[in-house]
Amino acid sequence: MRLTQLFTKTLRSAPSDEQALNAQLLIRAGFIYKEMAGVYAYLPLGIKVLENIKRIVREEMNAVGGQELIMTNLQRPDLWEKTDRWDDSKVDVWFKTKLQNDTELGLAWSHEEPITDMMRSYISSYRDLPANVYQFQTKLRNELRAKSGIMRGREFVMKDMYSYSLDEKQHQAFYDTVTEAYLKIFTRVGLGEQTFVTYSSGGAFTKFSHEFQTVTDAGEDVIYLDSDRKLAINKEVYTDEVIEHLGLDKSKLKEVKAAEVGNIFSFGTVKSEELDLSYTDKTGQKKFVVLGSYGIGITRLMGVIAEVFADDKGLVWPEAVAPYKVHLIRIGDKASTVTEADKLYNLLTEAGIEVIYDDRNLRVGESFADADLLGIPHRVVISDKTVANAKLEWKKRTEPEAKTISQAELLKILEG
RNA sequence: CGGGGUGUAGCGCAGCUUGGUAGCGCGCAGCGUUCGGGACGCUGAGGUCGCCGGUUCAAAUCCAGUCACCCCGACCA
Repeated sequence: MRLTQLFTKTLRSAPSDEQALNAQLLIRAGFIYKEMAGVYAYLPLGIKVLENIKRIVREEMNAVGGQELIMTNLQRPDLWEKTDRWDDSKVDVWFKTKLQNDTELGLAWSHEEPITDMMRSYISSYRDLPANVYQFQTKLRNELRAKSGIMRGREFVMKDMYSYSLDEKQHQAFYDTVTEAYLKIFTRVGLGEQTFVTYSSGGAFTKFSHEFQTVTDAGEDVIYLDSDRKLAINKEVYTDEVIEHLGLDKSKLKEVKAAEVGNIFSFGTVKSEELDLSYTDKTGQKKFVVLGSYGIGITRLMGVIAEVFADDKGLVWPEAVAPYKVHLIRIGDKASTVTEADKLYNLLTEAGIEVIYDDRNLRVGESFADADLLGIPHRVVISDKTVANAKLEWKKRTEPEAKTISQAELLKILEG
């Protein structure tokens, strides 16, 4: 992508109505646009990050046997009445609307009920289990107060997976597999070092649920972390009893702020009983399906990555999620320089390397500042100088100094 | 939902106390000089001062209401 073609622009200062670092930087760099409090549009650069995150999540979900689908955002009240979650006093984040004939509808804040109800059409025998389904879906939640930029909006994208198992044993095995898959995902997006499995409240169904918490001051949660065991306890359930139950040493637990990037739940058979999702086992007996639910906030994850890695100059994307791999800057507009820069842009692009090409012919300071702000992993400069000695200049976003190297060396670095 | 704060040009802000018909920086358009870390000069375009009502000869400025936004708290199976 040539910057002369990209319709978004960078802003020198952040809009005054944003305090959250992730939103400030993402807006300044042109990744997102704020429509209203807690509601953001995702622009070309932002979509590329989201798609990269989704690709990784999708690969790992598929790897554990997840099957992708897309539910609808319009929901029937009767399903939620069955589980007593339609009433605003029970779930206070509902957006509700009506059809023209006055039929009430809910706008999806979650999909457990509809998806589980749908599965009744496909699950009737033990032969149909297990079944694990997931989607990337927009959730709408009427939060009392939106905050923290894209880390907590009223509209956000979530990957939610639901597992339907024969029994507790099959469920637990899958649950453990997903735990591992989640850790892999967070490692792949670059957050492996600061993301921890965290024991949290389990709701009405089980003693605990498991959260995946990324340590960052931008987070809204407080967790007690044992770095050696890579385990943490959410403040919600932080008691001596729980510490003992988990075999942790209270003196080694450190209180830190963290952002919840994933959450997995066991529902047992409670929900399948409420919604009547059952199957016939080998002996002809009716059994209820064992449920699990597994979420990752995709847009929140993008915000957390932005927060965790940003420096005073701007965003710093890990390579796996960066919108582009290379930020090519052309300095000077001599014909030979333009030719060389264009050639490199085409060469890299044709090699399947994603390049954003600053062909705007600005003063260097501005181009460099924008490159720092956008946070693309590799910065490459072609200038009159580099062309004269048949080299180019390469710098990683995370390193302070540029190096003069040959094109062959650059290709090796980018492909290696 | 409780508390605090803010709405003036695309963005960041001043002006408001003490009413007199809107200004600065950046950005944008044109010309020229510059050109390896956000250059400079000249010219120009751009504003329902959030909205509604009131007071007044006169309201960005005072009063009342309302909407939006931000922060803290509560909330977040």
